[in-house]
Amino acid sequence: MNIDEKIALIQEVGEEIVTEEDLRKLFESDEPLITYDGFEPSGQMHIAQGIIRAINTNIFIKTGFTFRMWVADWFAYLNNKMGGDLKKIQTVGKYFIEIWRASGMDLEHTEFLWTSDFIEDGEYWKTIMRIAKTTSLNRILRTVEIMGRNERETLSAAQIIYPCMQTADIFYTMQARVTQLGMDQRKVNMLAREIGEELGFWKPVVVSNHMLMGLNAPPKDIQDPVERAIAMKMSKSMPDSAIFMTDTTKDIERKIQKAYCPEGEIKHNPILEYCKYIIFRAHYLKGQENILKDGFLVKRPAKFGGDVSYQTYEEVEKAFAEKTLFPLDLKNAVAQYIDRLITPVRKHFTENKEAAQLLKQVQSFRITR
RNA sequence: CCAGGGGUGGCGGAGCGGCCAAUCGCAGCAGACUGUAAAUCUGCCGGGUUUAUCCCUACGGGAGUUCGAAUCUCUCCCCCUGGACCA
Repeated sequence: MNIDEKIALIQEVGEEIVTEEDLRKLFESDEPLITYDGFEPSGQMHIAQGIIRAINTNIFIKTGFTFRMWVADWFAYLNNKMGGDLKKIQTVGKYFIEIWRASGMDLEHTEFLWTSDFIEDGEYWKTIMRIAKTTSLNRILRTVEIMGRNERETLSAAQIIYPCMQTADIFYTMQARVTQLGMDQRKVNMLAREIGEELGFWKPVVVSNHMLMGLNAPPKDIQDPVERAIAMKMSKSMPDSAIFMTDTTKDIERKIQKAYCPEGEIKHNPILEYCKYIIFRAHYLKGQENILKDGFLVKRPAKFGGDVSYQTYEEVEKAFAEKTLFPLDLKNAVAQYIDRLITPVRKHFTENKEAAQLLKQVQSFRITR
């Protein structure tokens, strides 16, 4: 695979790449190809965190990267997830890893690292403090959206430490030359680009992936594009806006059935989004290589035109825009494909005893925002 | 620590001694309308039930005043704004 092909693949991951030139230089250099994503273990895992993460991870690995997954247990603690109970958070962390294991993520080239293994590392804290010293308080305050918070709500002092830690991770714990997180995390990554070299590190390439929409109707009253995307994203605090990795077939059908999906509307349409970002990229998952071997199949009653299949996402989108593909028919197909992608996960959590035990524990925890 | 302002149902936010299980908005649920959803309209929306002018639990915690308190008093806790202290 040559560099152009690698970049093309990474373009499939990144809704935004800052910058492509830097990425090319990285491929040309002998710097270690390490990228990372971090996650706060909290509550259940939805398909944006599960399937999309696995797909993007696998794509990066294809281009020669090692993917580091930062199990950010102490971050979840700072951000008061799971009631601030570190034990529970760690249980959820293990549970998350089990989900990815079952979902087709390439674990051979993925490393899971836990914040708790670094929390007593003095060098880590030195890095955090150096970052804190180089950055103004207001600059940190502007990054609070990375924690799913806004500047209006009352923050704890811990939430000042958090972004500094996250920046330190890029350079110290993860050693990441590329950061591969969601669009909602871009502000910290940009901060890292700004101060990295000044602190004697490097300027990481920021590959930000698209935030998958929730199933509900999008809000009409938010102008700012980033705020809007965050408001629209799949959210655990609204369980019916998200499909979880362990949902039953019935749950999936019900949620998709009630999802927002105006006929002919290709913008801000969650069902189409799931086609584009999940189903048409699912072949990157281990065990799902042949998912669209016969195209994307939509079954429908004869009186509505009978079964059809589409080879590319563009064909689906075009048919939908022209209203030759009706929302309900699309929904049924999407539900079926997503169910298929989740089946191995469900299976893992029923057949594997330890995994089943983890699931049971996680379900017993009360979720706090 | 001081001064002032607050803490009400999932959220926002009224009420300020009885007519308060608590106006209203959002969210949620159900139905009508659509071959999906949304929008719109209707009903429900603390819990229970024999669905009722019934019971229980509730307005940050506790104690009290009163025939009666979300509403008054005391006390404790927490939050916000400002100040004082450290300097």
